[in-house]
Amino acid sequence: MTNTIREWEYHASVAPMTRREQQQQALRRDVIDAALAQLDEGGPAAVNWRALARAVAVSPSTLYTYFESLDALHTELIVEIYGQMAAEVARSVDRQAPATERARQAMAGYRRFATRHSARFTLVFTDVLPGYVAPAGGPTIGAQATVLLPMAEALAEVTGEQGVDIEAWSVGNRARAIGGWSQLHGFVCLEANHHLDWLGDRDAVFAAACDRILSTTLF
Amino acid sequence: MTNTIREWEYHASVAPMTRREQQQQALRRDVIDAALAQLDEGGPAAVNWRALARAVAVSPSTLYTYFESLDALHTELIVEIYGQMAAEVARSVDRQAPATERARQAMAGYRRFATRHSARFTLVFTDVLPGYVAPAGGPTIGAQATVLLPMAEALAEVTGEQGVDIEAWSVGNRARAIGGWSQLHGFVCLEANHHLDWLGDRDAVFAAACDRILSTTLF
DNA sequence: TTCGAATTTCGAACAGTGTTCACTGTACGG
DNA sequence: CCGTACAGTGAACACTGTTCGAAATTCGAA
Repeated sequence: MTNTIREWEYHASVAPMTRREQQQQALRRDVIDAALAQLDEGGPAAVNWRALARAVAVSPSTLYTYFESLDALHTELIVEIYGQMAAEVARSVDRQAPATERARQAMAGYRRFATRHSARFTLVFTDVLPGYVAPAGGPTIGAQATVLLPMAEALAEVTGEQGVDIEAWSVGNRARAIGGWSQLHGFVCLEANHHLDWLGDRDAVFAAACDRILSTTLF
Repeated sequence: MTNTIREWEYHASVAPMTRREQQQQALRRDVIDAALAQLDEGGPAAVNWRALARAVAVSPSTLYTYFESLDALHTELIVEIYGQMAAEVARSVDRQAPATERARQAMAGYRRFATRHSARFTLVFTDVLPGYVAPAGGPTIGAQATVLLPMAEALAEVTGEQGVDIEAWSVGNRARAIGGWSQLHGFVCLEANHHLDWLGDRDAVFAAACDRILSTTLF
């Protein structure tokens, strides 16, 4: 860890990186990608230190140069996944559409991500790691808020609340927000964990649930 | 494994067990209790074969006489926990009360179990074990239905559906049932996984959610 | 370019895991 | 009472996360 300020850092504002740092960052990405692959394949408990080392062709002990521990890697994974999910949700909404329609699109995106990447969804939303607690004030909290942002915006537009920070809303509107989110989350959880496999017309039931959510929390 | 039919089995219908079988069953219970303790302490991934063996003062290999594998034990755990949860829900409802009140009590029981035993709740409702899938037609399916029984009864009473098998209901009533369940489940999931810790008035928000559930699915 | 220091990498080791297997000792049934 | 069936065992195997000392490599300054 060097504290010397390299001269070109004053001019190049975008990429203050030596060759080594670039390679390091590339390897970090490779590790995270491999971890996502392990996650998709075998579930949260299958994310495996030694297998990750093999995947990036490096000794297990070397990996400790890049990540402090398996738990630290888990935290980074959670942030990464929240980002992916937020992107999926944001990509699903048409910013030109009216609030109701945007909310519906956002919910569809939420569901799509959960069903397509159920292991990732499970990792970020349920406590599966023994003794793991999200670091208070850590990065995972804000990352989660990003997922809900489009829905919060739609709701704020309808209710007239200023800003998008739910905690700052009125008690009634906050309860409405939580209510809508938990309705959506409940269906999606059950579906992602295969508790609704026996349902033939899941799409129709989800659409009905969305209608109910919209009519009970947006109006 | 002996196939000979013991004579007294014809007469004693309740306890066809030798001393040995009794001891075996007792040890099985001890193991399951120890597993529940491990689960409560360290989450689903912490249920540990060798520690279980230590807890019941037996060699790890001996445990294989009683359970086929760790996965088999997991399955038994899931059934056991569904039973506990169903008992908690059933115990919460006053059979004399009207349907609406019974539904409210059942939902409170559902929530109470989830918050008081979040690790058990997580184990049964989310896929945390790599590659584990509930054996189709296995015991876990029916066990889950038992948890929902009081709510299904209340809903059946209101809608006039015959019987309690949701799959046999009309499309509309089935969608209502799923909708109500997922609303309840969503709030409870978020709460059990500490995503609502920032909410000061969780009880009030839950009560409001219950009101909404009752008004949108029971009437 | 060369030298010294810092840092990255590695292999070996430790304690732990689930599971298998050949081997006991014991308790039961005929 | 004896033979057998079976519960119980410890050692072993292939894993896991993590630590540590030594070797190798890279980097910055002279």
